[in-house]
Amino acid sequence: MKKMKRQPTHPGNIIKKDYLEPLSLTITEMATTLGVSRKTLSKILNERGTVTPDMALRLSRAFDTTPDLWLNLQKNYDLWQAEHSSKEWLRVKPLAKQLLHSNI
Amino acid sequence: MKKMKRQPTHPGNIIKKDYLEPLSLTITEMATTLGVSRKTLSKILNERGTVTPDMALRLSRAFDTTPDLWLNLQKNYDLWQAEHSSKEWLRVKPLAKQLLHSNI
DNA sequence: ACATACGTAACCTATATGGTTACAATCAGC
DNA sequence: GCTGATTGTAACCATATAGGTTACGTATGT
Repeated sequence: MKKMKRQPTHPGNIIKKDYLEPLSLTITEMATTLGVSRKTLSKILNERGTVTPDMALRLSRAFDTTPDLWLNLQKNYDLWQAEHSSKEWLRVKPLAKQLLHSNI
Repeated sequence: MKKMKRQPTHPGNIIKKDYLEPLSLTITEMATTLGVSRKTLSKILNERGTVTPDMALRLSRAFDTTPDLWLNLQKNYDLWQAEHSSKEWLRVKPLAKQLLHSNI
C-alpha cells in the first residue's frame, strides 16, 4: 500500500489533459455529451467539483474507460484531503494488537 | 476489471462480522473508540450509512488497516447503486473509437 | 466589432452527514 | 418477573454538497 506523500491528482486534471485537450473538445460540448450542465463539468475540471458515482458512469461511457478509473482518482483525492484537513481521526486509539491479530 | 453482478458487500457488514462480533465489542463501545456517535456507527452497520473518508481513517486506526480497504468497499457499493438506481448515464454517447484510440 | 467559450456568482431544490435526545424493543442475569 | 444493558431509529437541528438555471464579466479568435 502506497502512502500518499503529496496531493493526488484530481480527476478533473486527467479529463482535461488526457481527453479534452488532445481531442480538442470544448467544455460546453463535453458537458452536453455527458448530459450535465456546463457548470458541473467546469467545477470538476477546475478541481472544485467531485466525480460522483453517476458522473463516473457517464465518463466511463464517453471515454470508454471503467467507472473505477474516475472513482479511484476521486477517492484518493478525497482521502488525502480528509487526512490533512482535520487531525481528529489521529485521536482514535488502535485496538490492542493481540486482540486484533490473534488466530484463536 | 470485474463487472459486479450482484450488490457488493456493504462495509458495515465487514465491520460487524469480521471485527465487532469476533472481538465481542458492542456498538456503543466501538462508537466511543472511534469518536463518533452511536447513531453514526449504527447506521453504517445496518447499511444505512456511508463510510466517509474521515470514517475510513478512524476505522483504519482502530483496526490497523488501510483506509482504502473501507473506502474501496464503500466505492464499490455506491457504484453499484448508481448503476442500478438510474439508467440515465446509459444515454451518454461514447465518443467515436477512432477519435479516442488514435495514436497520432 | 462580433461570436464563442469560459469561470463563477446568485439563487433554488433535494439530499446527506453527524450530533443530541428520547423511546420502544430485545435480551441476559438474577 | 424485574432490572440493566444494548440497540435501532425517530425527531430535530445545523451544516454541507450536488446539480440545475440564469446572468455577468472576461478572454480569445475571426
